[in-house]
Amino acid sequence: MAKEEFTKEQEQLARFAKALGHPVRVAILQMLAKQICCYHGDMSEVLPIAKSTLSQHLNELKDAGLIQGNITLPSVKYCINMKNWTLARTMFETLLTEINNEECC
Amino acid sequence: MAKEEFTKEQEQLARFAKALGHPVRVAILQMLAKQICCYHGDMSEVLPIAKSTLSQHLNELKDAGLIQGNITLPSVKYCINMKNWTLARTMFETLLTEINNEECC
DNA sequence: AGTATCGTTCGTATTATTACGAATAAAAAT
DNA sequence: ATTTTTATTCGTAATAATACGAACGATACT
Repeated sequence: MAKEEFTKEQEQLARFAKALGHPVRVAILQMLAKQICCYHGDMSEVLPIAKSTLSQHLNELKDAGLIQGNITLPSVKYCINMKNWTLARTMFETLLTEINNEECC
Repeated sequence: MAKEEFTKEQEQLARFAKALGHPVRVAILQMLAKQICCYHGDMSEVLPIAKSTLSQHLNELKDAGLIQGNITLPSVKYCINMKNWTLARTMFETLLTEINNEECC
């Protein structure tokens, strides 16, 4: 059996995808992308989870590089990280459009 | 605190994303999309995981609707599920392009 | 100083994911 | 009929993800 490791691109795409892999995080990103709101408190009022759980999800999105946060007292403001958002768009598009249309199965 | 549940679209997108959320599954989908190979055995020779683990990952992709499999003895042949693949492309594109470009944070 | 507000971190419980090898199943080849 | 090939399922272990409330820290308000 062979065993080549994964490419950086595969790892990066999987990382982005994993961050998108929960409904609450999809909802957060939709809100931020549409800029309906940016504040933790506002999101907390809309989403069906505890504040502490929201913090966790926001952290995962931040760790994946998809969002960034700033303290704007008395609240905390989040927004999309444009650079990585664009990168993610490109990478998903690349995977999902590079498809051979011939029937196989 | 409010508590609306998630939409079907958010659930569906998260499900697709979760399926893409592991490097080995990204690698599998790339192979299938490019049709470099479709057979379990061939993938097994390239990927750095045990055959049983590969089966698990293939099952997750199948459950998420992104691939389909057929027995073509003596092997098993997998390929992209075009309908859902296209749906996934549309959904990711929708999320990732519906973005307000104004600076926020 | 004391109190309220806002988020994060901590501690913890539950469930899900990932991985492997052994055992199994199903058909083909000998 | 036995063996080989191919892939899945089973059993199991280790780790990660998800969720909550309590405790904490930082700032603003009284």
